[in-house]
Amino acid sequence: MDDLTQKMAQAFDAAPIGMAVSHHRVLGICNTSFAEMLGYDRANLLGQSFRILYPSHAEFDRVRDIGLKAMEEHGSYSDERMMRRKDGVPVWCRFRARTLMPCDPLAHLVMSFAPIRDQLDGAQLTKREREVLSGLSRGFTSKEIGRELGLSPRTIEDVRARLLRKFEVKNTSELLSRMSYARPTS
Amino acid sequence: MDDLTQKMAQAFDAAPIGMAVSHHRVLGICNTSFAEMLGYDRANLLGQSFRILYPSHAEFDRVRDIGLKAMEEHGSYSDERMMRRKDGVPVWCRFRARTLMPCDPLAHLVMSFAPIRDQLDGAQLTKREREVLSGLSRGFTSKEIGRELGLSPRTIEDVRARLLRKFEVKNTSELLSRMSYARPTS
DNA sequence: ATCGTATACGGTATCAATACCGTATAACCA
DNA sequence: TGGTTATACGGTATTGATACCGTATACGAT
Repeated sequence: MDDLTQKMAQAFDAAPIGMAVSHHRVLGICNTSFAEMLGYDRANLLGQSFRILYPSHAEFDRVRDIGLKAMEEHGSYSDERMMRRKDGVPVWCRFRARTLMPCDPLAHLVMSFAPIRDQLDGAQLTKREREVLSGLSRGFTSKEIGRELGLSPRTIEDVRARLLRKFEVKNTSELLSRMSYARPTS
Repeated sequence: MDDLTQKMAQAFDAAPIGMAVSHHRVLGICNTSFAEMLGYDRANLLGQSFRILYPSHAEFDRVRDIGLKAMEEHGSYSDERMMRRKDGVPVWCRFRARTLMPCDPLAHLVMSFAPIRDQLDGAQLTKREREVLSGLSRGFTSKEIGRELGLSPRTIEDVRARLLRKFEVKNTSELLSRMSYARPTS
């Protein structure tokens, strides 16, 4: 047994980011982080269709196509997408994929999945918390967010304090560096 | 030769994200993405100190300590940091690490590196700006960052103000939400 | 040689953020 | 039915952030 091969396999398994290999949308192998992120035992995941890892069949169909062209051209693709944990809770992920067969990209895919929010997932944020977070990420003050939402600045400060407690961070800067949120795009 | 092991090794190598394993800050193995991201041939990278992958010796020393406590407690650590390509061009990365030896975290580290943004579009960051940004993303105040770097808090405020001007943002919150997890270029 | 920029530091003034104190309602859950 | 949480708002006190004023050195480019 090749020593280097064994080390690479160990690194794959212990990687600090979720990783998986699929063949025509069926999971071939995955690492510990991947199974943990989605709340499964790895053994129960192998050989399964990726369908169970997406919120709906429509979503499963949608994500099949969106990266195909990029992978045929560049061999790789990346986006942000919603995955579904075993308990049904959605997880917002940075998704990256590389195909080993550009002529038929889905035939052999290596993927990485990085949860965008470390401690908590999107579903556990209330509507208000998401609204306030959106304002904060656009650099608005509590006063400005209050105006935008028709609330007292004092209430915004309450929501803010709740966010800091939930994510166990010291201040808004640390909060925002820990997550990506609706950014005016481009 | 175990077939599964071979598949995992192949997945490690072909991963769409930079991955590496280090022992006491010396590169054990890495994958193709990692070498490509930093502009090296993989063969020339193996066995090298991570020193050459950071912009300066001071930076190399600095990043050694900042995740140690988290890794001793949780086994993993994540931040955003600047790496240096072979041609000297800085690369801003999402960094994640998991230690396989929590009592001596640096003894065996598995890391992933995801480039956050090209420096092509934005302004280039100076060493000081990187140091200050690192402190800000960890939620430190100007006073605390000043202590960490052995500078007056007043100087940190200067650097901070320069960052806000460079990126044309209103405040630190907006700055950090722009720096983290920017969308893939294209 | 001058211009621009980064670095580094001092002061002051103002506004924002954070952490407490308090009250109150509504929803949900065991 | 009581316990918990989210919502919403008020006050106060302290610290932090930001924006100006100023000086000074160093360095690279035109």
